Formats: sequence, C-alpha cells, structure tokens
Amino acid sequence: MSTSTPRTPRADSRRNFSSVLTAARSVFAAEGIDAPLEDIAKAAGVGKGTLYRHFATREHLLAAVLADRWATLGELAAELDAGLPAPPSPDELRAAIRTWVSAYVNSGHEYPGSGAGIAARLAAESEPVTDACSLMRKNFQQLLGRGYDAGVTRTDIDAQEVLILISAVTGAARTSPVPQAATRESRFVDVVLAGIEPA
Amino acid sequence: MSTSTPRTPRADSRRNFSSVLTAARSVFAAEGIDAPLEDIAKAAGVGKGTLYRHFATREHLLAAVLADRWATLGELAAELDAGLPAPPSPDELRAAIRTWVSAYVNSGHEYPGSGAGIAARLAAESEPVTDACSLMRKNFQQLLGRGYDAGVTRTDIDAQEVLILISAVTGAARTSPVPQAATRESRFVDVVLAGIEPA
DNA sequence: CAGTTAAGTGGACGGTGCGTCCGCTTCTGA
DNA sequence: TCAGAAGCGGACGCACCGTCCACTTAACTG
Repeated sequence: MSTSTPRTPRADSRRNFSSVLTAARSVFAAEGIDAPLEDIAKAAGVGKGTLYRHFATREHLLAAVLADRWATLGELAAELDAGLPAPPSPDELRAAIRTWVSAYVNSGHEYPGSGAGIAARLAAESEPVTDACSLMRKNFQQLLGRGYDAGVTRTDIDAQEVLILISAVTGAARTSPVPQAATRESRFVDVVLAGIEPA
Repeated sequence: MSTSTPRTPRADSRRNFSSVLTAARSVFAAEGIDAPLEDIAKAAGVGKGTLYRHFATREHLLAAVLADRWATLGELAAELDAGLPAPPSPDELRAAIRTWVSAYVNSGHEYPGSGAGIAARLAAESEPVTDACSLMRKNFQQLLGRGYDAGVTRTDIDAQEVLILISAVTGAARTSPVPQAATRESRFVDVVLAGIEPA
C-alpha cells in the first residue's frame, strides 16, 4: 500500500499518445521542429490539452520523436565498434568514426531545423533530449575512446561535444541557400572531423 | 527634377534614430538579441511604430548595432595583415589568424545569443547582416588568403564560412551550463581552427 | 449489465510578442 | 505665421504558447 499504484493507462489515452507521436513525426518532418504544437494536435485529431497531457513540453515530444532514430544510431555505433579489428589501425578508426558521424548527419536531414535545435539542447543539457540520446552517446563514446587510445582523437573532446559540434555546424550549413547548403554541410563536417584530431 | 529628393530627415527623426540604436545596444546586451523589440522602443522612449519606421526588421536593427563593432574587427584584420613580415612563416600566420578569431569571439560576448543568431543569419545571407560585415569579411579574407598561400588554411573554406563556423560553435558552447561554457567555447574554437588547416 | 467514479479530453482563455495601420502631432520652409 | 509634409506612437489583428476546468468516457464493481 505504501508503493505507488502503477495502474495501466486507459485505452483512449494510449491511442492518443501514439496518434500524437505519429502526427508529430510527420509535422516535424514537413514544417521543422519549431512547428506549432497546435498543428500537431490537429493532425492527431486531439485537442491541445491532450497533447500537453502526454508531452509536458516541446522538448519531451521532440525527444520522443527522435528516440528511435537515436536508438538506431546507437546500435550502429556498437556495430562499428564491434566490427573493428583487434588493434585497429588509425585509418580504420578514422573511417569508423567518419561513417558514424555521416550517419548521424544524414539522420538529421529528416527534421528541418533539428541541427541548430539539437545543438542548443544538447549543450544546454535539456533533460528530455539528453536522456533520449544517452545510450547513443554512450556507444559513440565507446568508439571515440578507441580513438583516444589510437591517438586519432583529441582526448579533451567527448562524444557529447562531438554531437554538439556536428549539430551546430550542420545546422548553420543547412540554413544556407540551396546551391551552397549541401557542399557546405559536408565541408563543415570535414572541418570538425579534422579538428577533433590531436594537434 | 527626375532625380530623387534627398531631403535631410527631420530633427526629431534623427534624434529618435539614435535613441533607438542606443537603447537597442543596451537591451540586446542585457537581454540578448532576441529581446522583444517593444522593450527597446520603450527604453528609447518611443512607440513601436517609430522603431519600425527606422529599422524595418530586427535584422536591420541588429545589423546597425553590430556594424561598428565589426568595423573595428575589420581594422584589426587589416592591421594584423599589415603587421605580418614580408614572407610570413606558417606560425606567424597561424598566430595572426588565431588572434583575429579570438577577438571576433570575444566581441560576441557582449550580446547574448549572438553566436547562434549570427551563424544562422550569415549562412542564410541575411541582407542587412551580411552587408554590415562585408568590410570586415573582406579584410579577414585577405588574411586568410595569405594562409592559403602559406599552406596553413584549407582553400575550400572562405572567410564567410570561418565566421559561420566560429559563430555556430561558440553559440552552442555558450548555451552550456556555466561551469563548462567557457572552457567549451575555447576548445570548440580550437577545433575549428585546427579543422580549417589543410588535411 | 447497469452504475459509479476517476482518468482523460479538448477547447476556451489569458498572456506575450510580432508587425501594420492610420489619426494625430510636430517640424520645416515659404 | 501658417500649410502641409514628415514623422509619431499606440491600438489592432494575428500567431503561438501553456493552463485550466467542465464535460465525456473507459474501466472496475456489485
């Protein structure tokens, strides 16, 4: 009796939860992560109040939307790490890191505005967002750790900070006019990848 | 008669223009570059309409506020360039570039939020802002050009892009919780400076 | 298979900031 | 001194946010 009552949520509640999540994915994809929450509620066929009941803030909703994408990236990091030979050569490590970062960058294309937005939230340690990416970060940190050992990565930059750097520069690159945007993004990522190697 | 009438503006108009500009400086400094324009109008003792009459958008006002700071940075770039020995050594060039970039970063501390904001506007080629920094950019590009020659700077990254990169990463760093913010900023700047050197 | 009730809903509401518009005021040049 | 152009500034309509609460409805109970 002293323990909390875990009561399973009502059926309509669960239904609305996933309606909102689904709607959020498509609205964020179409209008960017700053889209009015009201649009999402409307798309989900629920009221604003219901949306807020399930996701206390935009952060929470955004984190929920990103969570599974980030889970996938977490797995990729683990796989890349596992796929590395016993003592990996510097070039193999660089390649693995670059591969992962590219995947991270590509995954960011789906939701406009996510670059700068994520950078800011990661840097600010926004609870819901950092929680949602904690596993991914842990696995990428693992990979990065092998970079430290092999001397291909600065030891004063950790996984979280690489994510911030990459998100920030891709975010900026993507606000550029279309002709430049794509090439800028890849050059900016290059700059960061080169920059996180030891001097 | 076919030519336009250049009529000098009325006295109250000029007065209000500078009141708004002064107010904008202090409000932007105190509340960040996203401060409500109404606050600035109030601080200047004018109505919102008057503010908009003089500065059509937030961009224009922001650009006007930043203009003289950027002029100073433009001069610094020219001086650093002029102060370089006839054939500068790579290290001398690196030092000059680093010095200028540090000055740029420090100047950004005055207005909270300017990092990410400027990065986005520079990348998006926001008219008023890119105009305001065109001289600074030109002079810094000059310095960077000598970097290309000396082989200490990637030739596929220009001055504009260095500004974007630096603004983006410092912007992110500054949203970090205070304990980390300062050290993060300097490490992030280091990463970019290292990253813009040729592979 | 009602009846009860707590969980859940959703839209109305108040608040903030934006940018525009236009009736009124003030400067300026004749 | 006065006419009229230039400039002023606050009221207005719009968009979005996040909260609140009267109503609905799913889920347990006898």
